[in-house]
Amino acid sequence: MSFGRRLAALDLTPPHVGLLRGIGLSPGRSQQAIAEDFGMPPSRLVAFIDDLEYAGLVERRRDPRDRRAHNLFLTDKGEKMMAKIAGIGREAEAALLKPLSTAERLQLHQLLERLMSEHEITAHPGYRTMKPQDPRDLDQEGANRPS
Amino acid sequence: MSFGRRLAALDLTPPHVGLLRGIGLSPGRSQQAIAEDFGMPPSRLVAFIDDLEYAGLVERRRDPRDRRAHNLFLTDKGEKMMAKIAGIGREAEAALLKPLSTAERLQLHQLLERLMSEHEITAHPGYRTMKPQDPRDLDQEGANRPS
DNA sequence: TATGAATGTTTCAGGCCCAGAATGATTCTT
DNA sequence: AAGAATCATTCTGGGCCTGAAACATTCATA
Repeated sequence: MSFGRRLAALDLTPPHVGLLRGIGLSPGRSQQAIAEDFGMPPSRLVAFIDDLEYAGLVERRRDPRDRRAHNLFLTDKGEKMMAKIAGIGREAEAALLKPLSTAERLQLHQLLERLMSEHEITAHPGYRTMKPQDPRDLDQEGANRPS
Repeated sequence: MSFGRRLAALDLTPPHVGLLRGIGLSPGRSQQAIAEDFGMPPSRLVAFIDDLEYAGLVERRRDPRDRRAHNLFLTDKGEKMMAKIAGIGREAEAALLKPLSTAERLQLHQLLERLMSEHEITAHPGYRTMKPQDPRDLDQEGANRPS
């Protein structure tokens, strides 16, 4: 089963997962900062964070230094969800690459890496979690790739 | 420049182009048949065909045997547009694959072919022109949110 | 042939997603 | 202390989408 469908079974959309991951990778940032990272207007982020907070995955905390701002953190449940999603990503990737031998998988991976770096693409837009050129992004793609 | 951007410069979206191509490949079919091929409700097709007809690329002709039906054909302008789009596609592909050597391009192509055939995928959903056997390809969950 | 069911297309109503403007609370500047 | 700036949120309006009518035409059948 594809990554997308399995996310749907968890009542998550790709943008939700991207945000979840982004918050997990750099917790405590303001909504504005996260919105900027993801290239979406802050007003649009609100509804996503509402969803994630309602689902108990993310927590808004008032910044004690600037009480206008809300800093974002994963809850324990959110951390567990991320681990689960990473597993799902690995499974989906394995299913996708099943027809290829190990050597072929490596080949494919390297060819796509090359194209991505040459074209300065970091990840599928729907799953973008980081500002372009953040190196951490290139490592953990298993958890973060479209089916 | 990417394929999508160039299409936008022609006031076309990927679905429009997919339909244009589908009509060109099998002209004279009814809207219902085309809608079925593309996995969209007939009511949704109407607006797309309206656009293409208004742009002078496609023609509705009443079926003489069943005057309820509209059969779809490319106009001359539509044929020329398809040729132009094919050229754009080749250019975009060349730009994308520029970082790779000829041998590497062949490798990549073969690897992706293999994956597509193994998974019974025919084309990118946005550009789908033919009916997929398995609806799992679609992955268009629509609206779902964490609850 | 007449009449009601079925069919191809179109229009309509409602929902979701989205961007940008307006609002409210808080902080910064001077 | 007053006004400008800033962060989050709410509001407004538009685009896209689906499924339910509506309309014209054809089919089935008595």
